[in-house]
Amino acid sequence: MGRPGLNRRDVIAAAADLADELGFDAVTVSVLARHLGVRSPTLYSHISSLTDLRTDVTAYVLHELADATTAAMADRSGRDLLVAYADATRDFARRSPGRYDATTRQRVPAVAGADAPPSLADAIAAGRRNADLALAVTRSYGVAEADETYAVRLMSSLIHGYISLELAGSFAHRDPSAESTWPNVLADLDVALARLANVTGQPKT
Amino acid sequence: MGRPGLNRRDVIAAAADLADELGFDAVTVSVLARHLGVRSPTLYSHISSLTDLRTDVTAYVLHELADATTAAMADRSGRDLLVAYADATRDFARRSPGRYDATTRQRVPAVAGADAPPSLADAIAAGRRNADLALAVTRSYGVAEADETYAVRLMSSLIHGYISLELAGSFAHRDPSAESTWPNVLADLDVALARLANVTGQPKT
DNA sequence: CGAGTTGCCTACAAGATGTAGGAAACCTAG
DNA sequence: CTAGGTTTCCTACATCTTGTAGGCAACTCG
Repeated sequence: MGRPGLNRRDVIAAAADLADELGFDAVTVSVLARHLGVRSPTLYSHISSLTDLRTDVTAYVLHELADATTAAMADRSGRDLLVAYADATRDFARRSPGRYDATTRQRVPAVAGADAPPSLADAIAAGRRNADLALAVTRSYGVAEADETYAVRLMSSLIHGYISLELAGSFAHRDPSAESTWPNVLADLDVALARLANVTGQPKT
Repeated sequence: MGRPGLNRRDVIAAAADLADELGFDAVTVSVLARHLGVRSPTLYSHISSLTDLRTDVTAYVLHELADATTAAMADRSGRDLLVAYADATRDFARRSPGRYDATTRQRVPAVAGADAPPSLADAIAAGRRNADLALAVTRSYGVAEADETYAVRLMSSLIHGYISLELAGSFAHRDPSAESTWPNVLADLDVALARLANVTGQPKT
């Protein structure tokens, strides 16, 4: 069935690796082609444009993140679940900063337009997977349905904000280390979620 | 003293406006030149490179943000100070999303290397101004010196995270609106800071 | 072994950053 | 009013980028 060689998935995976190595902005057709040992036009057999490539990477990486977080969250609940979720997210970001950047730097709307490329639809689906994982954490705390959205926003904002500033280097060059204040973040988040659950809902387990 | 025309400040201010209009990534030499009605090489009399231009914009915008926040914080303390600080930051980001992006997308180390361009030194100084404003909020709460760094990180992470996700559209298409959950964020942040102040320090006012 | 499919290539158009060198406009001195 | 110096802006160019067009070569399947 034709000549073997690169396929679409190889190209996207290589692009994700390139993002970690040189930064998400460095993911360009020409740089990626050089890394793969082919000429630039070759890649256009597998992707449709640079914009599309980046959206592909975002979708691919969002799925990787959801996989990692899902694995870490297995068989946990309450505070353990929160810590597993948050640690898995932060570990992913620190191990793969370029991949993590891809999850935030690429605009992913909640709903795709009619003429949206398949890569965007996939990114949206992958984004939903991650959102559902965050929801699972707040559900485990027993946050009432009316407060769920806020609880997810609070948790996501704090975790993403901390990771984002840590990766940007904002916490370097000042004691204590970013590593050692992270447990405090989790503790405060635990308190806030528990409070939210007690205000309007009934605590679970 | 020579022919009048654009100066460095004009160019940087126009670049900041362009970032708000088209996004920080769209701030390029050629696009900026077209907007200013000159040819691309002209701009190289005022800036030294695209990278430098972007660092210039970051420094310029960080100063604008510090100015806005400082004005909003005048004659306030405690919870009022927190709300003024957080609202001013979020208002700035919503009114000028491209400018806000510039403050985060451009890597600004805490200390400049020996061969750092002047634009980077200025960005570092401007970054320090903003950090000092955050510190003023936690001081007003009476957070003990040992917990100051954590308090600033908690506050900055949550505020930046919320703004960042809101601007990315992560809070759209789901009720309640990003606008209406913001006060809850401020309330939870107030609780967390007050708790921090009571644990090891003495409350102020 | 033949045919179809597929991947990669060269060649090219359009536009980006950045450099070199020169022309035009302005301010200040005389 | 004129001459000199300064500064801005320009054209021309080298190099690299994205993206398109068309063709060649390699592999699979019948």
